[in-house]
Amino acid sequence: MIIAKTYSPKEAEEKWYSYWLQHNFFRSVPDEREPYTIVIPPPNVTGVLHMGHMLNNTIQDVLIRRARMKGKNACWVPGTDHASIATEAKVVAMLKERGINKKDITREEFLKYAWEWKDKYGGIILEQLKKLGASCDWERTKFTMDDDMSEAVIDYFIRLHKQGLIYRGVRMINWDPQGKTAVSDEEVIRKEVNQKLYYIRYYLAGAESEYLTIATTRPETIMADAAICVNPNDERYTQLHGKTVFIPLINREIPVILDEYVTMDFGTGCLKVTPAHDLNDYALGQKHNLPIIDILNDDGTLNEKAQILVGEDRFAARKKIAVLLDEAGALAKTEDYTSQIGVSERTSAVIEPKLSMQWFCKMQEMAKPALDYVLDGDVKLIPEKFVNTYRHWMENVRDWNISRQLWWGQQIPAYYLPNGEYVVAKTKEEALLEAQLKNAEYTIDDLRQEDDVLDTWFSSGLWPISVFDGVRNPDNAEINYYYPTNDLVTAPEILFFWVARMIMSGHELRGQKPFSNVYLTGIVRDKLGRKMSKQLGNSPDPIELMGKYGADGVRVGMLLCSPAGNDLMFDESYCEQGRNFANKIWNAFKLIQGWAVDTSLTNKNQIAIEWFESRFNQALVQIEDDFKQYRLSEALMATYKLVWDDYCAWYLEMVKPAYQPGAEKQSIDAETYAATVGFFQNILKVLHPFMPFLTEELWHDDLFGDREALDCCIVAQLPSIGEINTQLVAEIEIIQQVIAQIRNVRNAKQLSPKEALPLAVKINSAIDYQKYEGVIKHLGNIVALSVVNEPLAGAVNFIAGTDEFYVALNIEIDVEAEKARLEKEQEYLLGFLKAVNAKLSNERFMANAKPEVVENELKKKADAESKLKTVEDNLRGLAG
RNA sequence: GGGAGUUUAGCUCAGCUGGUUCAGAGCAUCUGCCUUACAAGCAGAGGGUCACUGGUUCGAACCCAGUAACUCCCA
Repeated sequence: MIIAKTYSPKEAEEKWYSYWLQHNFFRSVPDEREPYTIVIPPPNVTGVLHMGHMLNNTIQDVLIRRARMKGKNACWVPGTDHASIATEAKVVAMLKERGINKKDITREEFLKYAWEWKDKYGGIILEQLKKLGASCDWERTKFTMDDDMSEAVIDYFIRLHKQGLIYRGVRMINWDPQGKTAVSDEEVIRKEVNQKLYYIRYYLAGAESEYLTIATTRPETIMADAAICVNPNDERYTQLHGKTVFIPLINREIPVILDEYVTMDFGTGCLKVTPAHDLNDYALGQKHNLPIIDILNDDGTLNEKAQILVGEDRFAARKKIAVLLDEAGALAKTEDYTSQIGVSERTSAVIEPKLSMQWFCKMQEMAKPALDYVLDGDVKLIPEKFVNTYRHWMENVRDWNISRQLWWGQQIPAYYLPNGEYVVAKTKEEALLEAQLKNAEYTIDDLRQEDDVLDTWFSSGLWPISVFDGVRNPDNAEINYYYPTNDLVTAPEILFFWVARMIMSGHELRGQKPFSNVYLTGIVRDKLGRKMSKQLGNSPDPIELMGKYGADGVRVGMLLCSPAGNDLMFDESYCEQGRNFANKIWNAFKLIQGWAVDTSLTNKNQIAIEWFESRFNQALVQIEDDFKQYRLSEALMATYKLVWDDYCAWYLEMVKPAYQPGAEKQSIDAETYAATVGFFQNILKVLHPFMPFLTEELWHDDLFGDREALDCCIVAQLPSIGEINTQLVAEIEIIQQVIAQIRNVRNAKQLSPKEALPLAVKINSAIDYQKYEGVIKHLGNIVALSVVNEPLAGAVNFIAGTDEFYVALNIEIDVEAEKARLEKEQEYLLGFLKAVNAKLSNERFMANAKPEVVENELKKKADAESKLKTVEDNLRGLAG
């Protein structure tokens, strides 16, 4: 029994979430049913819930709940990833607070602290998801560094290595001097920044007063210069061919080399070549056999090879060297210059190109089949526009740097031998056996395992397989049942980082796609279009939001503004709308609760009941179709309108008993009552995926009788689509117009809704208005409905469909105003008819248009003529 | 520099394969209502040169070309 005037979500949310857990409704084990599987995009173990997670997980929960209610064996696997760089940074910070320096402890000690940190803070985000109502199978919760998950990663590494898909090599990589690790190309964010272009003089050897000028944004790297390069076709510099110059300040002599690579009209046309600190210069250096002089330490400070400014940070050095150059007369000028630099996604440090020995995964061979899955439509990207982006990336993919100079992660299973060679094996013991094939003398102490760990994406790339233990045990019952999974819901930003790599690993390990549909959500922005971020402070706290509007309200709010693949401009007012909707449903429920069956009454609401049933089925068709196309916000809106407009505003008003003073409950006939309660229960089912808590709460009210413990909305089966009486729906639409018009008349004439009015109709259509008399009288407060054959003079009139209606009032009609209104209507109809007739008399239209289009035009013509006649009759009536 | 996308009411968005009285929805706004479920509400109403310019077509928000603005991805 419910009495509260408004719905208060908090209590219901706690109650029903634990009830669901207690009764194992989220649990999935393989059985005879068709599986429906989603693996969660594992959030960072360091993460706390933000609006992006809210959106993403709301969508997943809607999908999984709906699948469950369609009788599928629904399995949503939750978990987190170990986020090597972010977590390691957090742990280092924690140690620092305790006065411990990472350098002073061993790898094992560090990992102990890291696990301690993970155990303490790692589960926060998953707990937060429960507040949202996420119906994950929590018994399946995985972490990418669980023992079994790590073993899968190692197995996969070994497998790829064996196939020659993983190699070790010196490459120019993206170095994060703050995280002190390499990061992949995908983890570098390009940013436009205002810099300065420094023009620096290099004096020629043997001609002390002659110099050339180069332009650079990085003067602090001149000490690493290996050459100056000019374009051989540049006539300005022919005298420099074969010469050498001195690097300013340190006076090291370097050659002038020739290469067409240099753009003659950029800067001065003289390019300083610094192979150790620039990707292009590196290539040039290789070509011209230049030495590589690396003047930077791992933390971005200058080392002794720089000779000057040793120990200074690169940016401090830049400022200082500009002064030194100026003092030495080597700085010709500086200019403002905008260019793009790369910053680390994880630490925001400016990326330093650095030559380094790293592990790489060959992408070309793996990319080809992964591209085909998408191009063939085997894996569908939603919305489709991302196929192009995906293709572009996959066709231009570069090898993936998979090693990270960190401790938190899976340590690469490569073992170095004293002679510099290495073997790859699962354990040190196995590695020794491998090593002994090369040289029988080796002992276990000769082996030294690679220090680096694998990129986190290397392990999350296995996620849909490894959560079902499909890497280690490729033929186990779980993987065979749940894989390939059905839908993946994620952000477009990680289409390559993650989605592509899952497709690659799925193909590699199982010869199968990992999922059938990838639903790509947009970025949650504030209403000014700015991305939500901690720095801006423009992101609401999801937990607070749910406290304010209820989890259901927030879920609805998120979905209302989330077209697939487009960014969404989030505003709290959407949550408010969601909360209001919840309240509306609550109150509709309260209304029905106030009714009591009186068996002596007969059912006078058959029309209303049949009509709503048809509308309900129409809505089901619509909703089903929207879901098929992953248009979740449209499906929600169709549901919203079904409930608010059709059920509450029309149906309940049609059948609602008149207030019976003194009665505790309002009497209603048994048939109407049963139908109304039945409709409500069906509505709860349709609403459940969107608003799980409210619907479960109402589901268990006595209104629906006694429920068994397992009879819950969460596992109720969605209603199947029944018959639709389209004629009835169409006719009620006219009736709704009639009622709106009557209300309009009241509004315009300032009449009270309590004053009953007489209504006359002149029927031109085939509608049997007797049938709807009850509805019209009830909703329009009409005292009598009469049928007339002639316009009723002196009455207010309107048209609904093609039929004419007259409301006789005891007040004077403003003839002039009425005349003006009718003339306007007449003018419009004449214009309309003209357009229709123009089409119909156009030979080419008649020849080319499809028959149904022509037929439609004929109907439009007939309707318009009929209306026009009515208007003209009324005009004559006014005149007479 | 290359690629993709977006532009429809004050806001957020639908509008499929060109053809209804096609210019829509929700929110917001305005007017009138504390009408025994709900003011977190009810009843009504107003609001748009479909970014711009051309073209194709009997017919264009929709197709084509160009222009502009914004967004994203890649270099």
